[in-house]
Amino acid sequence: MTNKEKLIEEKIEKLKDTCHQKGKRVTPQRIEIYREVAKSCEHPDAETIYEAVKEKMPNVSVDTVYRTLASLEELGMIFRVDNQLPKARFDADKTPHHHFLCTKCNEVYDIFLDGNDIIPTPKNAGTFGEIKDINIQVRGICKKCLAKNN
Amino acid sequence: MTNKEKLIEEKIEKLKDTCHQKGKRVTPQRIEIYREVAKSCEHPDAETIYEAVKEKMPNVSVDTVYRTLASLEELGMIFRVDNQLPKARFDADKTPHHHFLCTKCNEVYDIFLDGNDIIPTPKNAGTFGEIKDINIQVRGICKKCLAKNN
DNA sequence: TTCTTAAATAGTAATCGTTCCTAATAAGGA
DNA sequence: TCCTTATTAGGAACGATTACTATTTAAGAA
Repeated sequence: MTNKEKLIEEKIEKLKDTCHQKGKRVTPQRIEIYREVAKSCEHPDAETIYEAVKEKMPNVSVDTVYRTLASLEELGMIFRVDNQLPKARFDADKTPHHHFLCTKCNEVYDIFLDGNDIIPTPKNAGTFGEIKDINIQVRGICKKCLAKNN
Repeated sequence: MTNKEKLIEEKIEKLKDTCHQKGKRVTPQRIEIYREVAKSCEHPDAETIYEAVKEKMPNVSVDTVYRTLASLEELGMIFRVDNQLPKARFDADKTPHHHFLCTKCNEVYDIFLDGNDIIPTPKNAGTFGEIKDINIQVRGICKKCLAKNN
């Protein structure tokens, strides 16, 4: 078992704990759908997750995928990546980080900030209400797309 | 004519110039749809704009609103506000600013940063490609909603 | 001004991501 | 093991947006 696989199994254990704590049932669908999000580095959309889960569970329904993604979000296990596209995209990495969105190919890259590159909360942001989270999106053309356009 | 109205008329002149420059026609629909976005402080969605424009142009079609909003975006006159809701929302204020999104009522508040509160570009963001713009979203519960929940 | 032509529009149908509905299934406590 | 109720599969429905097509019209040329 690779290190990455080990990390995913740990995350699944965490999901089970969270389910137990919050009185949600641990179902194979929940596990597999979460596994797919946790496994992927590409911030997949619901359809991609559905296709992947169907490999293992051919009878899984689209509805279950959407419902489960919503409940995983409620459980705090995944979140939606902000974007302007019609499809919602998901991320199981709860480590604080931001995103680079390519406006050409719509790929999403993670931006992790090191200690001395911390994004300050805008001073006046607190005047609007109670802050839950801050999210930075950098939009642009990714290197892969820049290379193609030569 | 109030000061605000004057500013809107200036913006409309700018739109006309931009249309001429880019070989796009100046149509009454384009003007009115842009006027509605420019007039509003509430980052309206397409439906809201459609309803407002219909007051003056009863025959305007939904398709025209969507198509025009897309072309205004292409012309650089408006942009879409990132959000996780099913409806796209628009902003005609191109002054650099960020947003506070209330997760309860979905209202969008503008965050303008003063000189000594500048958000630095994440150091490693440039490693992903060519940056077009940086966008900060603060999510939380706005004061109005906090007041209601007593 | 009138003519010409392609861009833009109105009205409507279609699309697509997502959610709802309902009967059947199964997780987890007694 | 049985019971209760959350969860599921399958399919229908929904809502935001886009596509289609005949018609109109902006704007440059004559």
